[in-house]
Amino acid sequence: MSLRHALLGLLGQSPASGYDLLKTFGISLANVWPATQSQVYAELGRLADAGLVEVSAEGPRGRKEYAITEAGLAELRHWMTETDPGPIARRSEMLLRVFFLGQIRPEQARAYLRRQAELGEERIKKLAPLKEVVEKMDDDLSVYGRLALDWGLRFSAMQRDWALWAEKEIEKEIEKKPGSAPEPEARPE
Amino acid sequence: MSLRHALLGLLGQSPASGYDLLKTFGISLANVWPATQSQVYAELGRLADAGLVEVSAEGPRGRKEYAITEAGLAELRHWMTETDPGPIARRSEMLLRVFFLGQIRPEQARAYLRRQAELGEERIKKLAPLKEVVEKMDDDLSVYGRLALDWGLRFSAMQRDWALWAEKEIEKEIEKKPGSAPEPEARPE
DNA sequence: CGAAGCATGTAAGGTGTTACATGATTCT
DNA sequence: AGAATCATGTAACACCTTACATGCTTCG
Repeated sequence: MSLRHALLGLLGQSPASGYDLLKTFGISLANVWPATQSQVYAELGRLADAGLVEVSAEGPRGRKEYAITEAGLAELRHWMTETDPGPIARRSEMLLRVFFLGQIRPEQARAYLRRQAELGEERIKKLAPLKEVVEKMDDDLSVYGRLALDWGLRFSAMQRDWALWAEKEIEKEIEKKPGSAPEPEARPE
Repeated sequence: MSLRHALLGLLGQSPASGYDLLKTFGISLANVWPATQSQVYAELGRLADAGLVEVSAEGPRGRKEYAITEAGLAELRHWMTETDPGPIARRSEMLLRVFFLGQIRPEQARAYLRRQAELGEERIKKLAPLKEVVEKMDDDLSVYGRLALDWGLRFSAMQRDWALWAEKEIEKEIEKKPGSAPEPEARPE
């Protein structure tokens, strides 16, 4: 139930409307905790019912600005300091496929790993320029956004290096036992 | 819809019952694609309806052994070779908290990162001994299970190193502006 | 006035989790 | 005989995604 805490965290920094929050999810939190419009509005309603946030102002087009309450702050701090985050990367489609790499032709397996290395490299290129942008933002977001960004960079580099290494491992296997592979086989439909 | 492909992948290696598959999910796939009993039995039913697997044998206690069909093999290969895996680590509770680290006292933020470093270290210690176990397994699982295991080791090391670095960054901030922190504040209930 | 952007909400469908429920076989 | 293990299935609930639906306000 962490969308709840994501919203509390954002409202802990400053009051905002559902629309405002949605923009934040579209930018800074997109890679960490994506959320859709339906989800945000629904959860804001539940948070208000639970007394963790309250409508602090109403604007033009039915705009409702929410602010965190004392109870909400307490819940946020409790979550931050007294509960352990669940395991990271619980599911990885990428790794799932690795387990089945023996069921396609070795050249295809190699291509797969090569592609993963490329994706890592591309991601680095996409994230690197953000470093300067984040550094120009003020206070908290600058400091802590930078930490998160750095995690992304390190992760992508790890991914790339691992995939390149794995590709070489596959090459070794190909040399060991050449030609014990299933047929190409096209898919109908 | 990747539980479907996980099952196809396992059945691609050898026929098995729901019970057998569940054991595999409990062991080798636990960290990559966890699945519960309800899920597995339900999905096997759907796969059979779709003609991607079929009951190949029936045993004692109502045991039904499933085997992959030609259509299932085609679908598996299609998934493996022609579709891109979705983004890894889409949601990370761990990183979500990082964004809100400015809302707790700096010492608490430090403690959080320190804890993340420890978790990385612990995970390495837990995975390292498996390396030898995996190497003794036969064929495919040995080769490709090792790749996945290595990913886990690299990931955990990255996590640990990042957290240690981040902890130092926070320390720098503490020295810069001492004492601009919210109160401790206990949580009722 | 028309387009773009602001702003909120509901409904349907898929996936995942937890708990409940049942019964057969093997081993000691 | 009783315990452990094998083996399958259903139901309720929470969460996420996609799509549908509506209307106001600002700007050119």
